[in-house]
Amino acid sequence: MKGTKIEVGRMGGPGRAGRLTGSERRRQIVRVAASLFAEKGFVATTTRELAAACGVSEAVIYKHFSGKEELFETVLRQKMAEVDVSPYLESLPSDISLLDAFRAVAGRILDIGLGDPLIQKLLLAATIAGSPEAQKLYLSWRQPFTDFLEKRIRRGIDQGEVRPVDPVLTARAFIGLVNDCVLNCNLYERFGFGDFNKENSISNNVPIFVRGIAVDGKIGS
Amino acid sequence: MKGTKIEVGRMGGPGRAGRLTGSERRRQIVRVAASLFAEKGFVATTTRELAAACGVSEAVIYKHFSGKEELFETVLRQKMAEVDVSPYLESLPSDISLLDAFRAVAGRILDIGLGDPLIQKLLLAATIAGSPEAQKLYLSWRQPFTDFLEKRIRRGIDQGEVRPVDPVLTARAFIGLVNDCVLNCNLYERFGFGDFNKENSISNNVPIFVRGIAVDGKIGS
DNA sequence: TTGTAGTTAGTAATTGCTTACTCATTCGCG
DNA sequence: CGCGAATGAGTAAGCAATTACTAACTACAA
Repeated sequence: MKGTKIEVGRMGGPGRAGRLTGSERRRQIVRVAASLFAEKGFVATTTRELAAACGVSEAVIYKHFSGKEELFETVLRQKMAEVDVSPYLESLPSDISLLDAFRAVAGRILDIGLGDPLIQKLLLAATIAGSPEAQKLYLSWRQPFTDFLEKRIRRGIDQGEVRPVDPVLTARAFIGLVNDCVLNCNLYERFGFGDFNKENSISNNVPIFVRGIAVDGKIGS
Repeated sequence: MKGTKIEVGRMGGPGRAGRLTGSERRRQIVRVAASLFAEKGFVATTTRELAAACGVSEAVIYKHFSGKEELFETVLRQKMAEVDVSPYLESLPSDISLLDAFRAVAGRILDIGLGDPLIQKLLLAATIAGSPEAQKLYLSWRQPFTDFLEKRIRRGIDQGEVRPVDPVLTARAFIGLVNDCVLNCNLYERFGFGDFNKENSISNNVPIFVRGIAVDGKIGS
């Protein structure tokens, strides 16, 4: 990989100029590793490359991690910790309208997914590499949204505002639609998705879905 | 990778038992390579592994391909040739109903995507590996469906049966929803998608979408 | 004898990882 | 206060194994 961007330590740190403290270095390594693992996958990212991108020798990686695999798992766990969508969902009003619920979910997925492309790319990398963290990352990324919408759809059916659709299939479908937008923007962006606009996408797609599940006349668009 | 499945040649072929003809061997190598590249990606798949899975030595690979990269490009091109959805779309009646159009597209994507998981996995592998074939495979996999639905939606708007939704965004959203099902079944199947049922998915999701874009009262469910 | 399909034994380069060492800073003791 | 020891962050050099790939050779059928 050419043109590796080297993140060097700050000047005036502990001792020699350019040196980082141990924990600073560890954080840097994890940050740089996340980027490279997300872009190239686990195997295609070499420890030489990781070290070079951090501006240190390979041995430094092994001062902080037992091996490449532990570094990868650490990256995945940290990314998982960053992706906690539950507080956001819990902050939504419990009597949220159907339209607002779908809009909020779509907006959040797009905000997070587009704001931090590494999430989805690391999920792919972890899944392909067969990492045990992959499933956790997958579930932490999707499950809260799916559960939230499933609940809201069930309540809508109970209250007569939603047709008897399958709540699980419907929630998954909508989450899938939004995640596909994220996937295209993050992974396939050079294949013709440079024109993606979040607001346009939400404005167009959310009403389609909400009208599609609503009992006739119950929900205005 | 343990437990590599070896495809040995047939007994009673040319000359020595177990030997294949040149073209048979080439086809076998491509088939086996498709499977391994799809599962592990380009870099993580070694030529040693490829040869072992074919039951030959590595040098045989180089009797048929100039190198690993050429083999990969060959795999991608062949898969692209296998994925030709245009004939199917062209076989659909030109006055197809909205519901039938969406249903046909969803059915086809699911049939192909689930019937041949390698398509999507190779697309991912090619994209991550930065292969020039990746964009072609991406477009050949998605563009025909997107174009077809976009056209049908435009006609629906013109004819007053579809609300003034954005045809491109809407088509992409629906294709995305279906492709996400395929992605989940193919890549994330061990994370809780073993229960996917194609007919249920279509029966639930297609009407939602069609009702969502239809002018009120124009389309029954 | 020739052609075909294959193998063996190798190459140079790369990989993940280790170890002995360096150097600057800090600390503690006399 | 000065000096030596300890510490922390890092490097250079190297390891064994693996990698993509090659060249010379083998064996058998036609």
